[in-house]
Amino acid sequence: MPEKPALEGLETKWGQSWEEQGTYLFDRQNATRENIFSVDTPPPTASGSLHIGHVFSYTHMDLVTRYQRMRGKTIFYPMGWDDNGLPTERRVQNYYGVRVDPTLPYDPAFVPPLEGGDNASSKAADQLPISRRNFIELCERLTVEDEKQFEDVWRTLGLSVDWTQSYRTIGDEAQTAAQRAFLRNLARGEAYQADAPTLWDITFRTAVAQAELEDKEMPAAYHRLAFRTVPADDGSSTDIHIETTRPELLPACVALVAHPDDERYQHLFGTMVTTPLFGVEVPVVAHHLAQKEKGSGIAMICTFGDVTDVIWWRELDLPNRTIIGSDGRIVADAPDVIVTEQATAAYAQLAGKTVFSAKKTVVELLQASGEMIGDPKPISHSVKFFEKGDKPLEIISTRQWYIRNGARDVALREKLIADGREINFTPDHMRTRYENWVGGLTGDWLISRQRFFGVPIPVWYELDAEGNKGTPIVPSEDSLPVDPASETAPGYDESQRGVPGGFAGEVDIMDTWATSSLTPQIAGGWERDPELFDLVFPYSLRSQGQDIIRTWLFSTVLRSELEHGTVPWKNAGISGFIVDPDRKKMSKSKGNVVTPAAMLETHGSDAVRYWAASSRLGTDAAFDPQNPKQIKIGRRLAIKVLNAAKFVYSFPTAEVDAAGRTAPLDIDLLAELNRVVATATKAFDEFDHAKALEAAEQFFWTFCDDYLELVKERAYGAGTPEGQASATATLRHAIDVLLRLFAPFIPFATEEVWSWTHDGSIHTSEWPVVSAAAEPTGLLPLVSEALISIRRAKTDAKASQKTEVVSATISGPAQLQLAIDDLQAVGRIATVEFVEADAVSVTHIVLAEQVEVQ
RNA sequence: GGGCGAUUGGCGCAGCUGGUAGCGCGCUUCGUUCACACCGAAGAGGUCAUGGGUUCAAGUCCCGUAUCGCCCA
Repeated sequence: MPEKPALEGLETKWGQSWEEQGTYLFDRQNATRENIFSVDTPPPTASGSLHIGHVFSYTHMDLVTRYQRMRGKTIFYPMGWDDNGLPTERRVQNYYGVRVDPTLPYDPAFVPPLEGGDNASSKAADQLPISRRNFIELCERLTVEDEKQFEDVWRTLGLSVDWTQSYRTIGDEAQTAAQRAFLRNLARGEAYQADAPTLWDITFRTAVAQAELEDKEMPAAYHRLAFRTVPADDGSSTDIHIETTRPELLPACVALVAHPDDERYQHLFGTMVTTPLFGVEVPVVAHHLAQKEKGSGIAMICTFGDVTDVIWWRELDLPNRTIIGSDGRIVADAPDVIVTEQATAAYAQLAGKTVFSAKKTVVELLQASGEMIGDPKPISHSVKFFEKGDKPLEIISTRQWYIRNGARDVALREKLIADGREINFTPDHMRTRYENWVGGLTGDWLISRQRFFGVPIPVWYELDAEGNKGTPIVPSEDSLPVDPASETAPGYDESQRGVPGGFAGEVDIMDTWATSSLTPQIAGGWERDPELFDLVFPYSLRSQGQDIIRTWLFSTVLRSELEHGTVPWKNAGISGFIVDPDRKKMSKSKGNVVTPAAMLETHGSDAVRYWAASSRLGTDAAFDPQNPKQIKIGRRLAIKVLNAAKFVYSFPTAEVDAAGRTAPLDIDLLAELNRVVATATKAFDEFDHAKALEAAEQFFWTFCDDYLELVKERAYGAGTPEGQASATATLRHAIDVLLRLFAPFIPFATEEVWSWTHDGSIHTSEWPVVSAAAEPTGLLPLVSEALISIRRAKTDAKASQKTEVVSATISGPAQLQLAIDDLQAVGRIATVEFVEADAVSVTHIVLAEQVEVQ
């Protein structure tokens, strides 16, 4: 036992010990379906940086896991890294100063131009074009390094993860699982390929899914354009004015639309009008989504200006005249309806231009032709962005892969809702977010991405005599993982690649979520280790932040439903997020982010864990880096635990069983503690770690401030040997219980203290059990009340608490007499007179200095 | 515009199935080194956002309003 115990260095000391002892290893030999507690952990984005919100949420899942371990459960607690996907590509581009050019050949001797660059604004022009394979190798190299750093932070934080169970979403096993699941989706008709209007990020040149959208308020302007009705028999025609924020899409106009009830346009429905500038005849149609009060109440439908255009196009069966290419520029070939000399000339001026400059040109042309009325009218409206992009999304027509998600399938949607109700959400209202998301889906899940670092979509295509792609060719499951871009399609020769009559490999990869939606399968050895999978799946717990309910939680439920027809987990614990002192979400751009590593270093892991633990699931936590109050309180608690335990363990004690604990106060203390154990146990069973902590903590301070002081003298041997034995045995029993109640929260301090008097780790010791017999008698609170009176008298007299008291009268219920000796000892009262009364009071206190206080 | 959540002493939070408010920090005063100065003791401080309703009784249940936050349009 150290002379002066301290928190410093405990993380390293015990981190090493746990690693050497294998304290947190999955004990497969003894695992059964009944005694297992399996945790599905979110793989953090390896290329990102860990922030305080991660610490918060990962601590939450560790708390309940540690509790379950002590309850005797066999713990399956793996950790993964999400390293595939766009964030990694971006980081690699900046770090090494490179970018992919898929046409370049692989260079085995390649050395990147930069190492450790962090130039966030690095332009494509400054980046060295390299082959896809070289790029992927750099991705691999950097993520491995990043993951090492992440693991260090998690180990320091004290996550009780079995590090032999870790996985990477770009790893072979993850790729195999993702491709296998995809192939099965394909075989069952749940995955399909379709030509469709697709949300497209022009910066990254990739399709984007609904779950990755973000609305942003952007300035725009209404441009009032004049369409002209097709001349009647008498040659008369009138102008129809529409307002649009996207005049550059005029060549892609396919119709005008107004609300069916709008009297102003009734007479026009079914007639034709001609577009300004391009002279294309388009119909006037009616649809309920047209807003009467917006602009002039009649709008132009283009392919495609926004998602409403897509709906109109689909529901009204309109032609497709897409003019924006995958690079965000106006395509060279005009839609075939643009035929007049004037029209083709106008279009020629737009071709190749960005949306921004095309808009400018169209406006100039319209102003010149007199078909634009007045000046543009500035407005602000919300525009869809890719969450990681900084240019508005365009909608272009492309061929993409989708997985059915219930958006167009009522039966599946209802099944997914039912799955959500089968999962026990904590807090319960987080289920609503899931249901809202499922109910609000507008299309199937787009999973193909036109990127490089990810799991390849495992198909090839037959090429017909003209070289057009035909039926997909799929690999057998035992050949996975495959890369169709470099491996030959089964049944073909590599020389047939790209040749008419031969085959073509799919070059698209899957969205990251298409892999991470399978974390239960990846970590659990699905189809790789069926015995293991059968043990761990469905998992006991999914723990995650509320921000990824629509992505990770939803997609995991979906994949599990499609593949296994069951929910992936029994419980879902959802953590809130971190807000700064002004109640604003913490974010990098605000510069109010503190790195977890620095925080752990400064305050100690137990202190930081305490902070996270004191917030319930689902509740946002305030955090002020300048004044981290909760962390300081946690640190204080951990230090107090060290000291209190040291004190208690310093008393020699023979092994005294319950029979030796004879003093009524001691028995009552343990009865009160018994109740605390019951509270904490129930709270943990309900995933309410904050309540468990509060119960233990509250009792612990009473234990230290009152009970410990009351029995100190007796423990030193001031009374009878029986009294002493009872006190020391009770102290030791109580601290043993308290330490275990605290173990999930402050694993380092409790392990340190435990090691002084116990063999084995506290974290694999048994969670305290509630004994049925003990019921508190109320003695302890009575004694505490009397103690406060005595202390108050001394405080009021400005005297030390150690001041001797010549005499005092203690009044109270008869029961109080049972502990009168302890009271007398702690108060240092020479002579006590006891008077039976309803209420507790201490009177006629005569202090040794002859100061009398009422 | 729709949904969800929050609103309790200066600050951060508890208050379960309704019975006249608790904790921690901070603050004030005092004490102290034989477990702990990253200490101890005592104390001050709240008409529980607001307007109605149910009830013998409402932070606690119901309806409305306001403010804040998040999600989705």
